[in-house]
Amino acid sequence: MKEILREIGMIARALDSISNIEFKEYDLTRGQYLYLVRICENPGSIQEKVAELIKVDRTTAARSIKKLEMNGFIVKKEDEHNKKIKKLYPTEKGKKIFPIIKRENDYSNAVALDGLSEEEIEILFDLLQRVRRNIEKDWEFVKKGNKRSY
Amino acid sequence: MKEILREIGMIARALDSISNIEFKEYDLTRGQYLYLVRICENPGSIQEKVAELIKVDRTTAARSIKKLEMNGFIVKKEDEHNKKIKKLYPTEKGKKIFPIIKRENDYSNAVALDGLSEEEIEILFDLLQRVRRNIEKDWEFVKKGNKRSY
DNA sequence: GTATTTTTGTTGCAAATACAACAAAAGTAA
DNA sequence: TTACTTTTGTTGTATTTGCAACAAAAATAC
Repeated sequence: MKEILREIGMIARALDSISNIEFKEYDLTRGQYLYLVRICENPGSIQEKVAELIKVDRTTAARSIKKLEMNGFIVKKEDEHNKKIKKLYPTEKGKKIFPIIKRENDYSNAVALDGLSEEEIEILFDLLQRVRRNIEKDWEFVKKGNKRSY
Repeated sequence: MKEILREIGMIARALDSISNIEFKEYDLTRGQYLYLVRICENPGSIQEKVAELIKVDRTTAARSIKKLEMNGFIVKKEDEHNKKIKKLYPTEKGKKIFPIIKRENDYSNAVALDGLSEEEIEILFDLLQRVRRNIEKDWEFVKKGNKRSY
């Protein structure tokens, strides 16, 4: 059994750790860059969807997003037709940080992919997307309280 | 720019979330399965090395391992020649849980790799190992307080 | 040898994380 | 319409996480 998931875990933790350290100087605390990027890329999303995009617990997302709002990186806007939801938008301050986050992420991407050919990168991306789609089904299933049988 | 790292982050969070939910019934709290697996596979390791294997902060590892010890899953043993280090070994209780963790991880692996051919799995594993080796250098660099320039 | 640096481990603290439980709006069924 | 279910959001609470700072042993430099 090839320990694919273990490699993925190591990579993800290492990267997240690096990003969190590097973004501290921009007053983004742990994890916040994840949410801010998604909100900048998908303005008008609701937090429930952002949590699904990132694969993080709803309540964790709620609190991170609340903090982003308190610190002026994003705003929550009421919806005309739906009183329940709050749409999320980056503020000017948020938009200004966005390219800094992108730059860091791009750099980490480049470091991670060092020594891989263009073709290998394509293949890796394709395979990872397929893995992600496979696993997100189970994630949603288990998160909803269902039990996997194996 | 292919968002490789984003896919990896999503997969890792989803998998970790699933595992944490599934291991609760065995009295393993969040993250503990990671440490227990490594200690079972590398008996006699010290916690500093376990942290490096997992790519997690030293102090986080210290506390998780302390808890594993308190709950009787592992023991810390003094070294003959080195008074500073404490070698880690699974107890009978720890050894008993190990195959349960492996079974879950193998199942998640299988779910994740559904639809991929044997050859694709080989390729993915190879590429991920290369990515991991690339990124762990930066992780260690940044963790030691150094600043990446980009 | 002594002095300095690195390794390994710990604890204090602040913050993030996530489960449980709740509430209210929206959607669906009857 | 009313009843039930799902969606979306919040808060209470317990736990994990990780940075800072410290201590002591070991390794290295001199």
